Amino acid sequence: MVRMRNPPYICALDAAMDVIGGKWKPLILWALDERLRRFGELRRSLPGVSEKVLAQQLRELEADGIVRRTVYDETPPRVEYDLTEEGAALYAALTALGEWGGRRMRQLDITPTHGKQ
Amino acid sequence: MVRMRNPPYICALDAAMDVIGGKWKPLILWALDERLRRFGELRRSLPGVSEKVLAQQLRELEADGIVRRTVYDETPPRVEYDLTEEGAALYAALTALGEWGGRRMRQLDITPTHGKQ
DNA sequence: CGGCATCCCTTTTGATACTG
DNA sequence: CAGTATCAAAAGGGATGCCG
Repeated sequence: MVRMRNPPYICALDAAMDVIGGKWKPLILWALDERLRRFGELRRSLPGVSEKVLAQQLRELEADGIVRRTVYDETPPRVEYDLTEEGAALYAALTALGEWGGRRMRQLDITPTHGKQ
Repeated sequence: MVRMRNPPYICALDAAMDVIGGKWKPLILWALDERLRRFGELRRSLPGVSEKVLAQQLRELEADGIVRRTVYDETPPRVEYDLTEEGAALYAALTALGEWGGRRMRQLDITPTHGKQ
């Protein structure tokens, strides 16, 4: 869904959707809000995502100032990801939406593949 | 972005994104939250959307119980769309996200193509 | 380990023309 | 007016292989 990358936006909501509109982006925020994670750990926490797509969406989120990427010059390499202040604020703004989704799931009587919610 | 249509969902946020994850869906909600609209009026309020895509996304939102479609058997035909209770609740859950987007737009110094915000 | 590059397929979105 | 049908383009996504 990320299709325009930047303006013009019809409204403010449009601008926000542009930032979180990748298939895995909301889930990346959800995982990183819990704690800082390394690439492989993040990948394992998102069942089904491919390396390429995860790396790509992380780079876009980094470019948008949502995620911070820290590289440690070691062998084997270590790269850590966490949310910036902007990212934490964005995730907070998604809370209400998550609650709506939770109510909907209970109505439809389905359960998440991950615990926690 | 609407790619699975229903479960499995990794988390509640995932379920919500599945419902609003069409390119124009958040904007449709935004337009219908203002007031009930006819198809043509809705189309004019969403600059750039094609008839086909608008009709398609409206049908999906209707199937998901977000939008209500009312047909009047007249000539010329008249079809009106508005939000269901579920839809109104969903839009309310998007408020915080819209505010985040508004702050971001001000930081990036860009303005919406539509007034109002 | 944490990538990037390449190739390929599917889904989504779009332009246009046509209909009740 | 409010769509549907058809055709076409693009974006998103995935599999694999290579590299420091």
